[in-house]
Amino acid sequence: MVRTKAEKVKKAKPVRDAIATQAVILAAAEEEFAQHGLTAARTEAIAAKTGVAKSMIYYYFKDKEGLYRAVLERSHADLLQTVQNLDWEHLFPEVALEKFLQALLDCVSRNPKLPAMMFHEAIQNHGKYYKDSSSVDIDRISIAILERGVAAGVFRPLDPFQSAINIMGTCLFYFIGAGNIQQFPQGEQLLSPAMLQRHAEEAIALVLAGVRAPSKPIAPAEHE
Amino acid sequence: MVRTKAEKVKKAKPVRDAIATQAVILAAAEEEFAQHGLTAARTEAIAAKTGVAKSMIYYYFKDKEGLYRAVLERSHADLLQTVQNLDWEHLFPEVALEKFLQALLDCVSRNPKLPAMMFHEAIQNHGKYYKDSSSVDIDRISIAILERGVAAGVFRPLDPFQSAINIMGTCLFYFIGAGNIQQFPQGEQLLSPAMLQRHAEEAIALVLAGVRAPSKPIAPAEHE
DNA sequence: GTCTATACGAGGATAGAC
DNA sequence: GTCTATCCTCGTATAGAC
Repeated sequence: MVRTKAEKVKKAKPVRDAIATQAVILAAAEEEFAQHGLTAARTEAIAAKTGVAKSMIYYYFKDKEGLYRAVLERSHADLLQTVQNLDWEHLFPEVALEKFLQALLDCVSRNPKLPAMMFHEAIQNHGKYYKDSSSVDIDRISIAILERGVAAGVFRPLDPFQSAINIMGTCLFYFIGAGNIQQFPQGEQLLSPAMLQRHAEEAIALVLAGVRAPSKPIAPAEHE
Repeated sequence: MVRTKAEKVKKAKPVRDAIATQAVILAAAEEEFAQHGLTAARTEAIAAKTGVAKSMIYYYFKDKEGLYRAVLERSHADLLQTVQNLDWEHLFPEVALEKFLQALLDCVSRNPKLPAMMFHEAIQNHGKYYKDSSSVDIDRISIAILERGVAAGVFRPLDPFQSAINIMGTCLFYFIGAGNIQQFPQGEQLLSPAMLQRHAEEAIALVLAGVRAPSKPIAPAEHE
């Protein structure tokens, strides 16, 4: 029994074509890099998780650094796009901030490895690769929202730059610290949907309360 | 010209005795581990910073892991002691929280590498070594303060566990993210005394405002 | 206690068959 | 495109002189 190429059109077992292979590598790499960072990540470990040969990494991504860049870019893409779709400029500062935080926390809950990766990048490489990833925009947006709110008097007179950083911390630290925190009796399921939901609520509440201007005594007109 | 041992009592050039050597190694190791974490840290790099031979590390600390344990313990000691000296139990929750945050931020400003090390530990090793370092107490204290404040009604009804984590994030993320943030034009001197001072103020203000119960309408007695 | 020299294993990267 | 086998650098750890 003979089969020509024409008969089957495609070969019988390309369960993994080019793009599929790249995808599994990227996924596994994301995990490895998030946990260990560029330097400590092991290409062997990545290959082991995927099931494909180690050499595929070099075939598709040139070397470990190339793979790292690819992972970094892909991870930030979702976050970046989500945040950019906010059109925060047309919202009241309070609403803008809340929507921003919600978007941020949604993204990160969807990909809890992201903060850890950013963290490794920051500390190990001093943001050498991060810079390219244009995720800098995210920080700029949060600063801008805060500036507006302060100018409008709905936020208390805070330092927007400092506060933007601290707010990020309020939201993201949870994901970074999860490893440590899980040593606690309570912290078993820190990344379960329920806990993630709860964390989002708590973080948003803390931040909104933290930036809001104290109920203004000189307010000319008050509603509610 | 001959000199006996007795004449000089001690040898002429023991610029580095045992303890001094250990100290410089520990200092250099702290830096290296903070930046790279256990796995990615290079014993060679540590030795290079100290000026002593690489083999001294193994002489005094058995191996890289031994050195890591020693560094971790030493780094946490200051923080742990400072926080334990708070006797927060005799303070009003608001005051206790403020003092706690001030102590935390003082410690960390004194040793900005600490947060990075904690987080490498959290992510790379899932808190395997962190557990021993009894720094867990710190988290417990912050939770306890929050619980009291909520019970007393001076804090809004927040989740103490979640909030404790998020508050830590508010304070510590700054140090972790410094590497990334320094890519910014503004963020040149993020760890200068002035900026550290500013960060402490901003973080404390954000947290205190974030947890405080909204001005109670049913307050029986109001002063100020 | 401190150094230099070196053994040895781990891991990044490549060659070449299929 | 994918695999196996291999090279070779780098880094941990030790041996042994001083």
